[in-house]
Amino acid sequence: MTSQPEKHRITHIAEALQAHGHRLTEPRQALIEVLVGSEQHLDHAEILARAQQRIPQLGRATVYRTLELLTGLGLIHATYLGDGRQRFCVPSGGHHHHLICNHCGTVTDLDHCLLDDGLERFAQQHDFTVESHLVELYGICHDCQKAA
Amino acid sequence: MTSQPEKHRITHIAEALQAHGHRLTEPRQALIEVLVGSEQHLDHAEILARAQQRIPQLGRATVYRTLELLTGLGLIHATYLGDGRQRFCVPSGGHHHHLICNHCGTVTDLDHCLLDDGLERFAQQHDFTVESHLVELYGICHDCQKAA
DNA sequence: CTTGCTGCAAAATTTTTGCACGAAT
DNA sequence: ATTCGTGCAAAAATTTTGCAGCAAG
Repeated sequence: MTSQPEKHRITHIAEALQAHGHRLTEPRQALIEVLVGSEQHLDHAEILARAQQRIPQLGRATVYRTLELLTGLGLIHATYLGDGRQRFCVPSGGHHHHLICNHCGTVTDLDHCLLDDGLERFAQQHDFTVESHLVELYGICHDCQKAA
Repeated sequence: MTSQPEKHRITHIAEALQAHGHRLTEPRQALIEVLVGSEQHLDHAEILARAQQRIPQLGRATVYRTLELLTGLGLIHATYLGDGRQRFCVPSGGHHHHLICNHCGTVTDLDHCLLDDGLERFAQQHDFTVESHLVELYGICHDCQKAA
């Protein structure tokens, strides 16, 4: 029941936005807050709905435009959790890795990165600078294995 | 100038389809052939267009339905190459890993899996059976680094 | 002030659905 | 024979666009 740590990250993303020459507006603030404040991975519609709780007249188009902007700057990441729907999250802590159950659809977040070590070495071999990465593991979760 | 190896894989996917109790129809055959026969990662529209070269009257809906079916069975995989568009590929050889340049958009396929070793061990710790996985590395490619 | 950003509403695009016919098993 | 799968066309849902007014820097 606090918004202390969120405030901090809001500032972080917001500042990065401005650092790139973009304006920090009310709608953008709201959208960033929604993203930071959620433990879930939200899609366009969910993000819009939540942001409209603060700014009722906020338009769909703004959500699309802002999400594209933030994604392009690498300030947020898109993820794909098996339902073909694009979702977004703040890459805070660096864990945008998921275990996705093909059976029940449950998504478990991983706080440990499976690649970290091999990544840099690998990228250098390929002369490729990795700015971000996406790892999704699809399979059968603990509970569904028992159930079957 | 050969279709020998492709024929083999077509059979593989087709058989798996039937093994799951689904019918092997003309449209499905065509779609599988398109997927297997392409080195690219195609989206719905591209797959439709190519399949229609063989079956002109093939409908959009069938493409959506078949792609969903094959994906659900794990016979093909969805990938996300940075443009927010869902694409599909046959997981033959097991390399559905990509280097995606954030600057020019070029996609480079990796034939070596970055996870392989750690994967099984890791999954066991989490009591999760990995059926497939997706790894995408976003960054700046060789050429764009020079250009910049 | 000057631009960039926004909301609105329309347009374009994409995806889903219902249904009668045809085909695979 | 029986279902399952298909094409068609309409409907629904999603995403994009144009533009006048507002606001951030």
